[in-house]
Amino acid sequence: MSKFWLVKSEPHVYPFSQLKEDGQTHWDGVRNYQARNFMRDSMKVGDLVLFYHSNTKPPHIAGLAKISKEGYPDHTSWDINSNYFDAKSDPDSPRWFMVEIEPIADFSPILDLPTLKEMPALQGMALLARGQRLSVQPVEPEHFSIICNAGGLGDLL
DNA sequence: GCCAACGTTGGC
DNA sequence: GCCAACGTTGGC
Repeated sequence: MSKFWLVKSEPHVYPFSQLKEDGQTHWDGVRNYQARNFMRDSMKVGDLVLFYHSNTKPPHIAGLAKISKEGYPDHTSWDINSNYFDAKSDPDSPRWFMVEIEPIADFSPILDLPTLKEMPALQGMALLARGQRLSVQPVEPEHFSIICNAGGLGDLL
């Protein structure tokens, strides 16, 4: 399975700088089955994660993070006061899962989407596909390596 | 703010 | 099981 991932966050909701402040966070609120399956089944402690800022101008990869805790039930799904409450999720048979991530480093330079699209070696990357909405997605090792090198983090691989 | 892409819901 | 309606994502 993949050892490399990308997660999307809207920077006005939860920016990478906030993750650095917090030291770690649980990635709650994901309500998509494909993304759920990745978090529940495939993400392992130590896997590396590109932290992508969506819905901003321009969208960009802000930093590198890693999985610090493997998939466990997303308790916000049965918290009636949470925006992420799901009446169909039963604590005895949780429907939604999350992982914990912690920050490693900022990208320098920041790699924005137009720049990524211009990189021939990244053609075919899921993130760059039209209509790709998945907020948790695997990244090919070659793509990951190229991105880290371009973002000044090649030494960390 | 627009709208294309896509996932989900629910009637049949 | 099909598919139209609807809601959301997210780039532009």
